[in-house]
Amino acid sequence: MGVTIHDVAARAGVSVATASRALSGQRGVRPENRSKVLAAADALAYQPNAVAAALRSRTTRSLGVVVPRIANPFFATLVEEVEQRLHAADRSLLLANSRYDPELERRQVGALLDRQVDALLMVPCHRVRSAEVLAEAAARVPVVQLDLHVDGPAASWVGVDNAAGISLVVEHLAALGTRRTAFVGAEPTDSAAQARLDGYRRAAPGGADDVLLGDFSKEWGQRAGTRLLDRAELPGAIVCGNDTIALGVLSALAERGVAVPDEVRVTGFDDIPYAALAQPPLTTVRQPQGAIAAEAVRLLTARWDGAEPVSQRTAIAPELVVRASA
Amino acid sequence: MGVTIHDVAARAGVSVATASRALSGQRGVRPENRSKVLAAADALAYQPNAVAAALRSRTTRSLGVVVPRIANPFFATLVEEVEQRLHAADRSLLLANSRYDPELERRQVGALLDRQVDALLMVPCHRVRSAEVLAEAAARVPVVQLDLHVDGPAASWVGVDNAAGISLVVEHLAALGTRRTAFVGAEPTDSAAQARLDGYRRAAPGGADDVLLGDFSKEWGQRAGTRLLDRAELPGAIVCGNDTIALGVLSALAERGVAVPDEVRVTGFDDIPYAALAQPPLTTVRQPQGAIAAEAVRLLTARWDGAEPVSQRTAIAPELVVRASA
DNA sequence: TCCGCCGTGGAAATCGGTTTCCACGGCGGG
DNA sequence: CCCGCCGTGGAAACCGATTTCCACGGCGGA
Repeated sequence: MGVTIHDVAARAGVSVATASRALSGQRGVRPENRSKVLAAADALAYQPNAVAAALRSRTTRSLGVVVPRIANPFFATLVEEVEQRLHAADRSLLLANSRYDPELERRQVGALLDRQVDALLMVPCHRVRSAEVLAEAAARVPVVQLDLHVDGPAASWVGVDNAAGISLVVEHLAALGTRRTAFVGAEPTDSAAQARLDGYRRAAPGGADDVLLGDFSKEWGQRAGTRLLDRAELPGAIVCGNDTIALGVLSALAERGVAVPDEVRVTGFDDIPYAALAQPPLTTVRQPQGAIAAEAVRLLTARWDGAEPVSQRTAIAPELVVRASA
Repeated sequence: MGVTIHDVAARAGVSVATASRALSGQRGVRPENRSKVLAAADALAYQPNAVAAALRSRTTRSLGVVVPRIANPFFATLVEEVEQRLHAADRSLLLANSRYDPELERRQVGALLDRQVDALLMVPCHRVRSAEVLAEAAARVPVVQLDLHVDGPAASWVGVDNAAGISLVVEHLAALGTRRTAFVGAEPTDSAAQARLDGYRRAAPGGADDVLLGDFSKEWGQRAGTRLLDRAELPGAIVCGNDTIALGVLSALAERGVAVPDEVRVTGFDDIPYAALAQPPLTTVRQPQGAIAAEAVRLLTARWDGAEPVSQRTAIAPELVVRASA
């Protein structure tokens, strides 16, 4: 609480400059003095004040992460993977939630920048309306977009190839002999919704007419599922924009006693932990969150180590996970 | 980037002291000067450096949160609720993950304290082994335990009355005419596992013999479910230690074609979002995460506002959510 | 032998705010 | 009329590190 580097230096019989150099492992300190400083720090139970270090060195060794919704297991897993790698690099993580509100997102980013984060990892919640704040932030610190990205080349991005993922699903369904498919997705206000919709329209065999758009929630999945059941003819498969929608669709189908996959096949996207527990277990597309987090952290680390700020987009190939639902 | 409070003061024609007072809304500044300062700050797009403010005022306006597993939707929701309330109070959240490892937890707490967090919100991952680091932290900053707590009165705690929750379940099952019940829980290394087990043993009508203990994972739920199926006689109901276990049990039952709730009833605990989507929808005990987060933040806010550090335990009453599985 | 370089370490400036301390002027009360 | 208090605002100390700048001594080369 009260023990500063001055106390350590005094006890070791050296100047604060030498103590600082010894504690931060810099060269230019005789081994004898170095060990005296370390011994003194140990004896006094010295705990460095990271705030003071941050002020002078203009580096907080902390990083801001902004996600639309922490409680979404997909983002939570992503945050966990990022946190693990940051902790290993002795950096801290400031977490903020945008609740899919660009205005709140702007305030959150502002608060993080005031706190002098060394970099920003951001899942921009809106394809268009997040662009401005993202560009402002990128002018001040390194920024990497995760999972979603804004239109235009504002900052680097690391995510999954959404269109390719949907293609995997559509091809798998075709190989099973599925005739007509429907797509239940989200309005393309974010880039993933857009890419998955585009991917479906390109890959589906002329079936681009049977498309229902809402949001990425289980409630929407339930409503959309009910709506499809009320039609004259059930499609052979329902391709969902993510797992949460798919779980909603499944629960609507179960309520009406429709057998999956016998009467209709259902697929998801993301492979959240609960996809495997659904009845029947959900066929879906796995997003390699570990790889995404690793690449994002790698990009930032490179920037800190002096690499020039190139803006690049890295799309990681997703993987089809075949389970009982299709 | 480069504009400091000195620039603002110079442009407004006042001293930095006056500028500081005006910007932080203190009294003792003539309205005329106050508006001159605010205008200057606006014109220069002044962005205060929170690190500098933190150093002098010995207050970072940030708070550390340590949870065992961010990706667990229960903790993720808790973190989200806390974050929302902190953001409203213009405070930031430093997030750390202990991965149920007391040693990692210790390092995480140390890193947060070095960063001078104003308080710590912690879900101690071990009933016994988390006690020491918790006490050390509590000696430096206000600490509130969330959801779980260590043995002994190290720090305040806010959570749910686990034993009462299990009682609700057992009574509900009894009212349905369930004869024999089994309990699938977790080894009591954390306080919730302990309290739920104790609660079950007290509430169950002599059926304390049919108890299987593992961990709070879906894999354990699946294994335990299979094990129960291999017995001579199926119990009338399976009371699970949390929803994740219950979902695992449900998937094991579904695989063997056992009808829920007709052949066996199943209950969970927590009411995670996926409990309602299970087939059949899961009867469970809802933990009011919003209320827990609100109370924890309220406790800390009171401490910051000068209340004396009383150590108290607040158990919030949980609510039974009856769905189709029981 | 003398000069310059290098390794080491100390004094002090610095980061950018907040807070303390004090001076000044106006006003009310004795 | 004089004294003291209060509201206001400036100068400077301060928070606790890092980093710059410089001094000193030893050593190798000319």
